[in-house]
Amino acid sequence: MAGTEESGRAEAGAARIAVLLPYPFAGPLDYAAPAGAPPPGTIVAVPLRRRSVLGVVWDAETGSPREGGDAGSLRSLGAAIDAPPLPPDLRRFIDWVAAYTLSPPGEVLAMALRIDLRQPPRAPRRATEFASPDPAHAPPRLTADQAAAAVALRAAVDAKNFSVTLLAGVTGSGKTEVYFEAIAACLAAGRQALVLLPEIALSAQILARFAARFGVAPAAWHSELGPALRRRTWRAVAEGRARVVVGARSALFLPFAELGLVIVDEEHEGAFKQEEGVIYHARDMAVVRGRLANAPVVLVSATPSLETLSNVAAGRYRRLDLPARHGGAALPAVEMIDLRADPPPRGRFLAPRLVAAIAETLARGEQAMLFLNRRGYAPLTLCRACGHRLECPHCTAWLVAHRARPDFTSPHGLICHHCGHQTAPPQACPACGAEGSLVAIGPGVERITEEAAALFPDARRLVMASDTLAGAGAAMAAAEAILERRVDLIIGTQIVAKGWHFPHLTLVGVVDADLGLNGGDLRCAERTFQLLHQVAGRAGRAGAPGRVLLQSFSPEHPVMRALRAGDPAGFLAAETTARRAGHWPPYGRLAALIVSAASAPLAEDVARRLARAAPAGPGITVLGPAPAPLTRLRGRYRQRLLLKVRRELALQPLLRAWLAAVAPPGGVRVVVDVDPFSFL
DNA sequence: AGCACGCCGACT
DNA sequence: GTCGGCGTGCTC
Repeated sequence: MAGTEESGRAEAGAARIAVLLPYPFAGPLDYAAPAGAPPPGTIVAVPLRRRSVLGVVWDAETGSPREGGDAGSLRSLGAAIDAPPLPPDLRRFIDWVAAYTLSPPGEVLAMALRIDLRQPPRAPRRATEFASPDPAHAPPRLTADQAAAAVALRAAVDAKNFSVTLLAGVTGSGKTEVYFEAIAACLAAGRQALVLLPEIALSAQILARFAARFGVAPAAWHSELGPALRRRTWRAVAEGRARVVVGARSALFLPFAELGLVIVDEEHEGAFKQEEGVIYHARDMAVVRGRLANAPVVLVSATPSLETLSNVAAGRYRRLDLPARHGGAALPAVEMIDLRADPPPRGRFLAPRLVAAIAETLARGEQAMLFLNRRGYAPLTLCRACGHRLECPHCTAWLVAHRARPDFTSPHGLICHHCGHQTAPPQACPACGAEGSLVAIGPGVERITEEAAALFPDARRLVMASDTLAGAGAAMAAAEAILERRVDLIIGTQIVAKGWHFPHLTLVGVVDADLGLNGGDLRCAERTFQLLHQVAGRAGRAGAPGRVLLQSFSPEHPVMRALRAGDPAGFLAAETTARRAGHWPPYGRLAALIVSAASAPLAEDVARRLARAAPAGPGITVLGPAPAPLTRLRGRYRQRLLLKVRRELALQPLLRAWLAAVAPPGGVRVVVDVDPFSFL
């Protein structure tokens, strides 16, 4: 009976304590604390069935008392863990994110506890670990515009209260140096700073620039950290020893002891949207984190999102502009290549004018870049005999042909970019049995590389795509090779669009500028504009003027016109008008429901039931159900509904009531995506 | 998340 | 006749 006694019921009169466990339960569980209640935030071991698990003592008001039970029927709290408690602002943030995204709070807590807390702190610590960055190490020489913006940001930091500032400025205008000054002010004030980046591939350059400015590298936080470094970093952040953290979106959930500044670099980036598990937008949540920590937030972008611009227009955010390119470099000239009038030769994808421009650039000893936002060799494999298209067996998607991927046993293969399914290319058409009839249709970066190799055999080529550059180390090595001029021609997917600094790159060719305009979703024009503007910004930085050539079948499209004219404002004004008229974000609120099931009729049935129970009223619109753009994904059939409400209405109460009214049968999942970014 | 309980196929 | 598949359900 010893076992029952150990995890046994508490004596009557013991305190009732709410403990949040890092699992997707509906809320905190209640335990009895017979020997004095540990304060909220304490990390404790608690019995759960016949296991012992770790949880966090939660604030009483958020826990719902268990029905009918008194403290005597509860199990007893275990021992507190030797770890710093979760700070109150982080606990409030976890509750806020859970309520906003309609996620179980424990699932949000799990993001804050992604370390092995049972491992005791390792002693002795290396002395150099998490050394304090020195704000006076190497102060930059700033232009007048930069200095003015830096003064404003320093003032926001020194005010020690919540504010949001948009730091806008074209590529090369020196935004990073300016927000580094905000970090310097934060360090001088004795508080911690967080810098969020959309992806880790970008962090290498920022870490190096940070080290040059502050004497030491900041702490890094991303999914590739090993368990030991992860644990040490978490503790160092909690104990205030790590003063600056540069990280991916999950760094938002670190237990900062005294957060004094949050910076979101490339705030318009879609990569800030987490699409699985707890579905949240890290830029929006960063603003909430700053508000709850009473810390200023700085959003940084050359092409700010419409959401952020509308918050500036409404007076909710302040705006700082850096108008000029640093060092006097001119913005690149953007030219269109009309593919209808000036097509590439048959079977090729680079128009003669683009080929000529590359040849001239290489002849001058400068670097050129070809941008195509599509991995692999060809997006479609087609049977010439019967027209059959090779599709993924699990998804509504074509299989993408890849060649020479290192992880293939054979050099050629077909991959589904949505579920990862791989097969060897069939010898005969699976539909009609014709031999040798399968042909690759359309280009991917690998095919462009092949074409470039034939046209410029002497040029040293580098392919930059997420599958050829695994991890931050490979991206850093690639960036170094480019900086050191060991590369002449870069061929890349959107990974090359990010904040790289390539001073010898003077020509950017966009192979298919229209790609991304046909998605049919809310943000496709905005996203295409931001992406192409960003890519164009890679050309011409230090002294040498840049040139950008966009290959397009619709050069008169507003996005192309805005890019050619260098007129973001005009494009944004038109986009804003359309969004406002339709009450689309940011002038309305959206939530998507994705119903998925193993069979199409089952998903359709639940989607129809949801439609019948849909909320109604003034300012409320429900669209759908309709098959999701990717109707079948990983073997599951998917239907979508979209709830659109006026901005002044809150989505969450409507969603909660809606979901409560429809109980999906077993095997059917209903996922809620508040503020959907992509519509797949 | 884990770890139980619960109803339908191939085995000592 | 049992061992075991992982589908649903609960954990204070």
